[in-house]
Amino acid sequence: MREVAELAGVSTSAVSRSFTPGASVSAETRSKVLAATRSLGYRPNALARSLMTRRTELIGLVANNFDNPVFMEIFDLFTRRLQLRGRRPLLANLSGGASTEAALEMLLQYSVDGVIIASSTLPQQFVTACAEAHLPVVHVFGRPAGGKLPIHVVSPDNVHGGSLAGDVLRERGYRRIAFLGGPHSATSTEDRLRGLVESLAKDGLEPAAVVYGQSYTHEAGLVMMRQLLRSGAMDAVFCGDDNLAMGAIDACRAAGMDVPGDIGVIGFNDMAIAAWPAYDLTTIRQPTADIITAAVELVLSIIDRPARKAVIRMFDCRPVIRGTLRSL
Amino acid sequence: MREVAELAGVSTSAVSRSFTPGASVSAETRSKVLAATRSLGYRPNALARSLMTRRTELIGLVANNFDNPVFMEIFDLFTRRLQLRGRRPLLANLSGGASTEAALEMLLQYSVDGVIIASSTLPQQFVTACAEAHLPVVHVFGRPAGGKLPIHVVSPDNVHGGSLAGDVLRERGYRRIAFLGGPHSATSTEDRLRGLVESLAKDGLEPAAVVYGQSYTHEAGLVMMRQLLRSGAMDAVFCGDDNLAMGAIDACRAAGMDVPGDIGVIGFNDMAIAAWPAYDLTTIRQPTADIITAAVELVLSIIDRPARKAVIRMFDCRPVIRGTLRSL
DNA sequence: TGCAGTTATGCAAGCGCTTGCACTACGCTG
DNA sequence: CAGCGTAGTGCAAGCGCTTGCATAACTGCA
Repeated sequence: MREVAELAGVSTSAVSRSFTPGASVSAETRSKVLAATRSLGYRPNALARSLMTRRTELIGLVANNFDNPVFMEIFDLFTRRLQLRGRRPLLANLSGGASTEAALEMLLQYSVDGVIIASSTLPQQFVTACAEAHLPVVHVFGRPAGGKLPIHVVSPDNVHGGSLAGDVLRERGYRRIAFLGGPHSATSTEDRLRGLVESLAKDGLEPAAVVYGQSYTHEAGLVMMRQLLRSGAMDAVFCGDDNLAMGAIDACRAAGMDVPGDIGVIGFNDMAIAAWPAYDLTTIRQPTADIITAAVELVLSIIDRPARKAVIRMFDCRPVIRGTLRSL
Repeated sequence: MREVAELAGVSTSAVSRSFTPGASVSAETRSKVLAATRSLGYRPNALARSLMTRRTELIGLVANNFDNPVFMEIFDLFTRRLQLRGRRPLLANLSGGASTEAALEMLLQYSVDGVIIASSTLPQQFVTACAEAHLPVVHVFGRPAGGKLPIHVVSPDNVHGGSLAGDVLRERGYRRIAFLGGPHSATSTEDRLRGLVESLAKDGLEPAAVVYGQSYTHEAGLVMMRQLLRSGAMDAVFCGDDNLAMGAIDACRAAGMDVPGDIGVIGFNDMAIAAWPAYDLTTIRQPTADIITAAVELVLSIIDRPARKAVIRMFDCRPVIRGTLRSL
């Protein structure tokens, strides 16, 4: 920086200001600085800058669902959106029992400006720990939790989505409806089940069975569907995730049952693969792009002015009718 | 930091040294410092530290294939491995025509210690630009390129993998074999085709047709397979990627053709979905975990001592026989 | 021409940390 | 007991940048 200043015949302050939008520099000075910058190949050091500005433009992106292809789309949207807003995503992978304390420690040591937690299967305690450390944090795909600290949430309305699934099933005359969820502890699964129960109640029905998989995976769907098929009669199953649903379909087919001829299946998420002809899965679609845009904008806004009460943004889902339920 | 020093009754140097493994501090001093650290909730600032050490422990992770579910596994492995080695992944998403210059600029401004480029579809020029900027860079899934600068590459042996596919097909008596590749410019596609051609030549054969998709996606596989089916007769098709292969299978099924009854299909990668019963895809498996471990270790090693000549590590692939080819 | 009001500029302090150097204290060896 | 090597400590400079403050230069207006 000093070299640039000398070559341009100005002070280092002038150089600094030339790179700060809105700073008080004359056009002449700035152009001299830029010329010197180019000829020396100078590049401002973002980290040194952050020492004074107390802003790193780094956003922690925390996830633990690297086994779910749907997160590819989510990562894509997050990283692009952050880049678009001039921020850099610093990744923390909490899959496979990585320590949440270590992750939090890392985020703090690197002075991220804010954190986005994209998961419905992480302990709530991790989210509150971030907030307690005074990190602006938004919990995406999470559930509003009443605590003393405001925890911001951006999420699909899972209860509503679950009831939508129930409605779609009831409309088509299904009466004995099973629920195949993800991990019991995932708030998304709990809420989707709750929505289903609410919808079924309108016809005086209850779920024919409720089972939970170990994770939101094809394997879990396969295993739990086998169990459902062994244990009881049902005419449809609502799976708390498309991966589960596709596993369930494969279990049905393996058992010689036709979908939707012998049993109906409906999923949740509308991941890309759900549309492939091999499954042609009827599912509940969440507006992923809207959710992520909202999450990024929210975290940036609370970085600027911390909100004193929790901002909760829930997005409506909508059914995507394909071929795994009988027609109306 | 000064507060900690005061509380512990030592200098800031002592505090600093207490956090530096191998530094010269007495056990007594260190424990006083740690006690003070705890009671004040102090946390060393990694960014300030990097100013002096010239090390950020940040590794740039560059990718442009967020539409390919196989990259979920790759991200998972990369981020975990980096975390394991005490490094932090800073993500650059080059999908959808994001500017490579901006990405490089970003990596430089944030002083990443090194860069991992995980793509076979990025312009080689971007890779060399990183190297020219004196960034330790390893190109994963890339192809060795002879230039003046040493570019390190860790990759599956795509040529070998392609010839393996050819071998598997020939062994099963296929003679009229088409190739359905990814983008024409992707080195991985070029090399896999080359391997196929080499294998076929052993029986005096040539590919029955060669077509390229826009990208490594199901959609592209679907579209290009339709074209192949219209244009000519073949008894098998080697797809340069599993996504393409599954698209191709769906195109065949839509055209009323049975796989493998009427036509054989073989893919490349062995992504998780390939094993799902709906496709049960025979494919060529690349040792992803080994590749990624090697890539991370390589980038860390060249950060410590820059290698003067390009390190090239190629990994053998192996066929995974499932149900989309007729049996031996 | 003089003066207030802007706009540009530089100085120097400081962001939170590391580290070369000088120094002290201490245990050994001969 | 002198002398030497070693381990532990603190001082102060410095990493690459920003920014409050003081000052200088310029504008327009009476």
